[in-house]
Amino acid sequence: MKYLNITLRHLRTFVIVARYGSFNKAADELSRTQPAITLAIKQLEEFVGLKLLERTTRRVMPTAEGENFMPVAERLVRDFDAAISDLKATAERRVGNISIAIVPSVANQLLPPIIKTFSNHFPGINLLLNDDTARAVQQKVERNEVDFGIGSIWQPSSLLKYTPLFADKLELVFHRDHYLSESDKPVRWDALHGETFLDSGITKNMLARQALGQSKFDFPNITTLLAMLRSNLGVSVLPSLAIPKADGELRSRPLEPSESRNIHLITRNDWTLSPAAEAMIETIINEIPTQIKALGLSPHHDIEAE
Amino acid sequence: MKYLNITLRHLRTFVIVARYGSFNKAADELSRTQPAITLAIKQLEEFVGLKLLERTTRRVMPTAEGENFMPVAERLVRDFDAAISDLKATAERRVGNISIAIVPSVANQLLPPIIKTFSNHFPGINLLLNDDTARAVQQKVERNEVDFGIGSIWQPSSLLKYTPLFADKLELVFHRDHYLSESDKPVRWDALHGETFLDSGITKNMLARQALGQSKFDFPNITTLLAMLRSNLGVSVLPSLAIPKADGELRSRPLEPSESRNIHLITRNDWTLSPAAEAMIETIINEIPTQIKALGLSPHHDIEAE
DNA sequence: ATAGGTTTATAAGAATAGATTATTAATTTA
DNA sequence: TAAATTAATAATCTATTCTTATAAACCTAT
Repeated sequence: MKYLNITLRHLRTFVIVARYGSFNKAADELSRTQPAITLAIKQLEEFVGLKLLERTTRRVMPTAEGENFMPVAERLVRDFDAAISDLKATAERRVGNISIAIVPSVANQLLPPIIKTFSNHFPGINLLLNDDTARAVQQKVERNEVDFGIGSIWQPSSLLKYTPLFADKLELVFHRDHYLSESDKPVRWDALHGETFLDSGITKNMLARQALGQSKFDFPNITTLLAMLRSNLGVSVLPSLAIPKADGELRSRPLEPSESRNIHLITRNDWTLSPAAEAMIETIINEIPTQIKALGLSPHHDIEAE
Repeated sequence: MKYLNITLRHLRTFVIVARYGSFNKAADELSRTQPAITLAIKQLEEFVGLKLLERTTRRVMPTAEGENFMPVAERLVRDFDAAISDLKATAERRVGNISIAIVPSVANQLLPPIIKTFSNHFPGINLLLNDDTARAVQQKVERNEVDFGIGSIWQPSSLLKYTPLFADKLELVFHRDHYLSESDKPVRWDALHGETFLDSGITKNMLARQALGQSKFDFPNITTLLAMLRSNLGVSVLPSLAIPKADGELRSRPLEPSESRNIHLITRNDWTLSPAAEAMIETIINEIPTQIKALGLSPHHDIEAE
């Protein structure tokens, strides 16, 4: 015994012995042998320089100091166990906080049923949803402001890891009174040359879009853009998820060649996700096939839009 | 690692590493080597199933869970240390309570300066003094109502341990008008046969006293007895400490053969004393020689009176 | 009183965990 | 790009903490 380190094990032993009034019973309870108990108590007593348990071969009872120390030791043991099991609860995904940055279309259309499934499964986990532009999503992940992001790739960053989730196919959107609504067949991109093109941020980086040249109108806010379309001011290209399907005034047609905005899970590649976040991601990946089927989206990632 | 036991050492290591943001600095602080720190953190993380510290070879910082756990772990470590050092403080006799049962003569004459010395030395310790008859002193020790007793031996008990402190020599006491006051030479016991003997409880068990036969007067209360003596009602035998030296009306002479009431420290032999009580006893044993010299008593234990 | 059973203490050996040294791999800084 | 710094790993050694076996103390019951 070069230098004795008193540990919680000593306190735990003391508490159990005092509680049972017996070294043997305590040994039993603690799944150790009686000499081990004797040693632990001896070490504790030697370390503090106090006799804590008065013992004959027949009876064990705390001394006055032992009596005073009992509740203290009990609390220490309890607190320690509680702290560790809290930590384990976190690890077991029973509690935690998740914050997600996500683009609005996905947040509104795809996520609600997934969140429902998730919170049924992990009722102790709190979720904070930040909906934002693809660019802001990426930045928030980079800055570690959120656990992970969901969105398209703004500017590929070596800090980030992108896991494809699904392809959000681009469609041409216009008013029902527009002449394009005469058919619902695919439209070729070059057919759009004569049209008034209402631009959204979403298609900014897309190759095919660039062929159309600079547009006169720019609507970074999708809601505004939709309002413009409802006024039949022009046509626009939007990912399927961003198009309100139940809107009686609007119509849409596929584009040719088919192009998609690919939605990714965005994480930092030098960072470990919290178990809660991992659980969320698992749920998302499991649920997505069901959801995209329900919404008529493609799980495939045909032509990459970036 | 068959079954890993998480100890406070792990938490302490975690706290220090998180605080310094470095395994090496923590190793330094904890007087261990860096691999030992690595191992401890690894064990903790494996046990709870959570990554607590995000580390590259260059930087160490807590994960979200680690961040949450920090204050918890800090408190656990702090509480543990505080509890142990409290316990040690008790052992170091800085705090505590002592109750003593003691016969009045010793309490009044001998103890006050000793208590003064003691409380200077251990200001944190509270003292409760029960003065009582020799019989009650013994009983209180037997029943564990007090930490220890000081008095003569009433009835030797195997439960108790008697440590002789000093001898309180018996003297013959009488009024200054009594004819015995003509001299101050020792008086033989058998010279008392014709005298009116006023009995106190104190001499009850003494051999020489028994030769005098039954007395007419019994005064268990010494104060009453002294009052009787002041009225010159008779003579009595009292231990030196019980005789008020400054009383102008009373005189005393030694007895022959000399006999003493031996004052003992009385403890239970199956019980460990609290450190505070031990400190008190130490002080008593150290101080008694000075005090008995000051009072002109004998440190020797000549003829035992029991 | 004494014998038997039950309890804690002690001793010696084995098993386990923990620490150290030496080295590697990764990353920042100059 | 090289040097320096840092954490991880591997191998070895040390020290602690068990267990088994035994002794000593104490109560209970015959």
